[in-house]
Amino acid sequence: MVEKLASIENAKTFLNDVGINPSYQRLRILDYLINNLCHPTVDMIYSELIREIPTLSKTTVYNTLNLFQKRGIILGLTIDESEVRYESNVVPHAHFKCERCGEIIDVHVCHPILTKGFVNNHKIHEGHLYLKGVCKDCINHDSNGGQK
Amino acid sequence: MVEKLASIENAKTFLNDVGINPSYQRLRILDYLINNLCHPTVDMIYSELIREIPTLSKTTVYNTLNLFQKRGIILGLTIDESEVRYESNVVPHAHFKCERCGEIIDVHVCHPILTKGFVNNHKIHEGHLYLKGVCKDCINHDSNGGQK
DNA sequence: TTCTCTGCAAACGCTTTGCACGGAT
DNA sequence: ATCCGTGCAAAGCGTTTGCAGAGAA
Repeated sequence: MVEKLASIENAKTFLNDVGINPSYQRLRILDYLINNLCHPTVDMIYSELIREIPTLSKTTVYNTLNLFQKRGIILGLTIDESEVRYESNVVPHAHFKCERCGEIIDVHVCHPILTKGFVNNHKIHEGHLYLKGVCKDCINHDSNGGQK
Repeated sequence: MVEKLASIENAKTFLNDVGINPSYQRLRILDYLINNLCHPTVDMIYSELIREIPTLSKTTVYNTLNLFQKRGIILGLTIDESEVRYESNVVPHAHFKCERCGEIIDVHVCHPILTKGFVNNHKIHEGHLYLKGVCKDCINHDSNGGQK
């Protein structure tokens, strides 16, 4: 409980710093993103928060995520064309999606191209490295004959 | 004209090789992709081809692109969440999208991570490196005060 | 009061699905 | 006759828009 309140306070400071009015819904959505690094979809965020905020509208989730993204405090990932996923970690890193279990995992690769600079005289503002394959857990399950 | 026929023949051989029945529509769509390396959207392909194939349906374009993609002879790019772009060049390379003019440009970066292998014990099947920024042409226009 | 945020309902646009027709074997 | 591809129309679905009410300053 104490941790939760502290977490919300943390989100509040965060929003104040970037000049976004820290409404209750915005705070809760940002807080959710900070504490759930699983790269949730709009639907995941909405489904979780509606349990504690019964009046929450999906429109608000959309509006809020778009606002956060525009201000650069969260990132939208399109590693899969059928869904956008969000994360509050804006430090450049790569993403891996397991084709078996669907999980998206952060991968820290050091490559200068992911940061700002020039490539072939084009100015780079942002870079996304998306990897797809089979995660180590799914590989292990396979080698155990599908056992846990 | 001679070149065009040769190009279609080329596409035909291509489809036969991967075991796809080379119908007229499929041939024309593949041929379009091979000869237009601008990473077109579904709509671009449809709008261009409808001029020469008046009965063409957008459903057929969707079906065909999905079929090609499933068979691995084309790639779908989601560098921009609002549209899928297609290309027939399946050799691993990066993509740069200019936020100013919208153009998508191939970038050849040599990085082992873009090819198959292992990262943090996760098996990689495919990788996409998407870069966004301002292309060199748009930078030049800027420094000319917007002149051509 | 004034301004902003929220949330419902409707609109929107892209993509897929269902199905019947037609051409090829 | 059978199979497969095409294309129309409709459905589906995620997202955005319009707008009125609520809440904060």
